[in-house]
Amino acid sequence: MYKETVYSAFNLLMHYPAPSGTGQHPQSQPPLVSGPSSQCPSGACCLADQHKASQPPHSVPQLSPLYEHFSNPHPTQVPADISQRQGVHRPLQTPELSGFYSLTSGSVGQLPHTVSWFTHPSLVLGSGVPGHPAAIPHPAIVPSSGKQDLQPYDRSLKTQAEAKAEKEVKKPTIKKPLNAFMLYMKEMRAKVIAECTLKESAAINQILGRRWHALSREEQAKYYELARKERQLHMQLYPGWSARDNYGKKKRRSREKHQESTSGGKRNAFGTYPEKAAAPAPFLPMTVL
DNA sequence: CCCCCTTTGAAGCCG
DNA sequence: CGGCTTCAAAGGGGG
Repeated sequence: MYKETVYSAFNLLMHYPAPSGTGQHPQSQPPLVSGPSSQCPSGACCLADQHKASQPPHSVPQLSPLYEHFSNPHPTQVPADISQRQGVHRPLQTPELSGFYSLTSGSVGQLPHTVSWFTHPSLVLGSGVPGHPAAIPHPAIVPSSGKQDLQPYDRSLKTQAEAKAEKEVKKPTIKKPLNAFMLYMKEMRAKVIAECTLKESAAINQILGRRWHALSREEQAKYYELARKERQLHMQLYPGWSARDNYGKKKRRSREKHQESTSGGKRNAFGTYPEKAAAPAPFLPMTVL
């Protein structure tokens, strides 16, 4: 079943231009299967994709429901004590962030996002903080009991390790800020699902990957800019946080598999553009700004 | 229950 | 410094 959907997704992908330059993962592509897709018999996805590709990619108009869910309509509605609740510093109102906060209804280029520390999609506070029953969940913090973390402990077999586990559970995990592509995925996922009637994320992500490559530099630049602000916001929210905090918490993938899908010099330095997206007005790293 | 899959990009790790 | 690895999201599939 999974393969079938991937295959059908692949059929859709065949209507898309291959990513320019690196980033191709030949072995990750399922074998070409001919015939109509059971998931998208009408070829709506393909048509939609072609339509999209033939048009100036523009107006990423809609937030995904999920993103919208996190969106804060007005920055001033952010509770002043949220940082206290979470033991973090309130973000500074730097000129950069001031501009950022002003993006509530508009735009980093038409993008309706508000990626604020309140709305930050990677900030998910699992439950209210004691003493703040009405605490608004903060989207970057999750209880470390997520699937990537520890097993729920068993009271009947409470060992030292489990006690430790319990401790860990109570300690929220601050997630990585989303990169440009992740932001793009979040926004476009629902649209692709609607068009293609696919639901499996692996297949959807393949389509989104192709669409990403089909975007114009300007279009991608919006997301790079958003991502840059996300990172900056994250840095200000969690000054001491490092990605290493979450390093090694997930089970490792098989090395072979991973190398198949990640090899190939497509790395991108902080604040720079990879490949095709390398050109638009440079968004200098915040350390430079 | 929880990992796998799949994508790109950022960042950590290691030789 | 360069190459490799991990983790961000998502949700169906499968062990």
